[in-house]
Amino acid sequence: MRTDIHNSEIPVLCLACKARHGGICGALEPDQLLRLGRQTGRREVAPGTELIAAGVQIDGYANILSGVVKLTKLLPDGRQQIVGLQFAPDFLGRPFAESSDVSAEAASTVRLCLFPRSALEEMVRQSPGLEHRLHEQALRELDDAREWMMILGQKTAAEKVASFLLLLGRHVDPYAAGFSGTFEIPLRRADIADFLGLTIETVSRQLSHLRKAGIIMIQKNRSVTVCDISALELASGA
Amino acid sequence: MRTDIHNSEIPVLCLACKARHGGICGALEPDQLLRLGRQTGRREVAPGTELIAAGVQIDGYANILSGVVKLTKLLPDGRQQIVGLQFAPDFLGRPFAESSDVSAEAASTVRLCLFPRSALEEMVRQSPGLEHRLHEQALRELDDAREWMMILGQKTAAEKVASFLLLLGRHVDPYAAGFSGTFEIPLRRADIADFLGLTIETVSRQLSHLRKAGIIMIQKNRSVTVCDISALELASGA
DNA sequence: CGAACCTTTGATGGCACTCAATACAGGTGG
DNA sequence: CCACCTGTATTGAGTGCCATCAAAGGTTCG
Repeated sequence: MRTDIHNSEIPVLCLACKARHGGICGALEPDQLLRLGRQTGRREVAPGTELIAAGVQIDGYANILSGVVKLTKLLPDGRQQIVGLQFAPDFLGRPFAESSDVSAEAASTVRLCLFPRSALEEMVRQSPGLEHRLHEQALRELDDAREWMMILGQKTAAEKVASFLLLLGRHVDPYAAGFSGTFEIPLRRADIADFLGLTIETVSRQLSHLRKAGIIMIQKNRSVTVCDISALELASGA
Repeated sequence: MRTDIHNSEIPVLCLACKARHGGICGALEPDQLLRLGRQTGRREVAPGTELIAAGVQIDGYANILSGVVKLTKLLPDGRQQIVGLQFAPDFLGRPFAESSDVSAEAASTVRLCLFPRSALEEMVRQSPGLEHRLHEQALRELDDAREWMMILGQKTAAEKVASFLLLLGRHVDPYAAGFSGTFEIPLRRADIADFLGLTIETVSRQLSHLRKAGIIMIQKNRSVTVCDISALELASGA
């Protein structure tokens, strides 16, 4: 448990930051945080804003303070696949490469803490703990990506949609007590379709099936309540 | 470029090791390598040997010296997805976790350099360069996994098989001059199917299509020659 | 209230899966 | 060396799931 006795040395903006403890900044000492703080900038962007373009020179990174970011890959003919979702306090960007091969786009309103590439590289050189945090996140993302490969490659449309809801539900409130079972889906149907390798019509149909079966309730297209979580798990095929 | 003046201090087995420079051991100083060398053991395993079991306590890691390892995930009803392929000199194992959520199996005859979990953890604490190498590999695997998510989610059977051949061809001889275009597929049809989210029949049909179109030639089921690489790229959809 | 966007629902068709049979390769023992 | 056998791959016929095409219903803005 950090005591933060020297709070006066920590940038004001960092004091209440979600990335401050859960994110990568938790690996930094107060004086490093202070120096990094001088180079950071906060920004709030609207849904749909492109945050990282695939194949373009990387000049900076960011921490996600709130909102949801989708990582996408695009085929020449326009087909799209969502290959990752990131939430606060995740680190956003591809370290140690000239460019990313995925694009990043704000799925909801997103607040970011931006910092230049050189700042990250300097911090990594000075603080092995920082690279360890980045490494841990990369390994978590790798675990997630492989879980999704299983879903994409083997599961039926019904199982995919059920798995997606479970995935989201878990992320919203990971094993917390008093979980109401209600949460907002931070994606449109088109995004869910791109995420699961389905069409929007199929996604809609499967959600309707789950609703008619009494397993979930849907309010205003975005808000979902899971009524029967064990039935949902059964439907997810895992 | 390493000069290796003090070769006498380096374990004999490491001198000609593929993982020695390309793999993680390249980040170690001679004295660290010497200490690690005392705790390592070499092993050669037959195709089909399980190297890592999902959900089981991790007690050691390994470097792949030769051969191909497939990483798999299994659904309760038996459906299987291959979520990664690893080649020499890759590091094998999931650092910083109690257990892996993927299984690893030798796809071909595989030679390994094994070392206990404690040895890796000690080395990581002592040598930040080692964690950096592990981090780089994790990021590469993440890039690969996301590329496969695109293939699994969006591509047709024909595109999947063409993409798979390109992937293998690139890995066998990455942009080397004098690439003959012939290589061995280190997987059975069943593995290719599990990798691409198809059935063995569909894989076989698509390979036959490519063969009849004059784009590839197949010898003895395992050896493939790419006759028209641009046609193959076209067929891969990317 | 109206317009743009998003979502749902229905009808139809195609791609890949399933089931089934045949062909082939590698290894073993007669 | 050949017969046999097991595991593996190919090819064919039929079915089903999901994509496509089309239209109507909701939601969220200005």
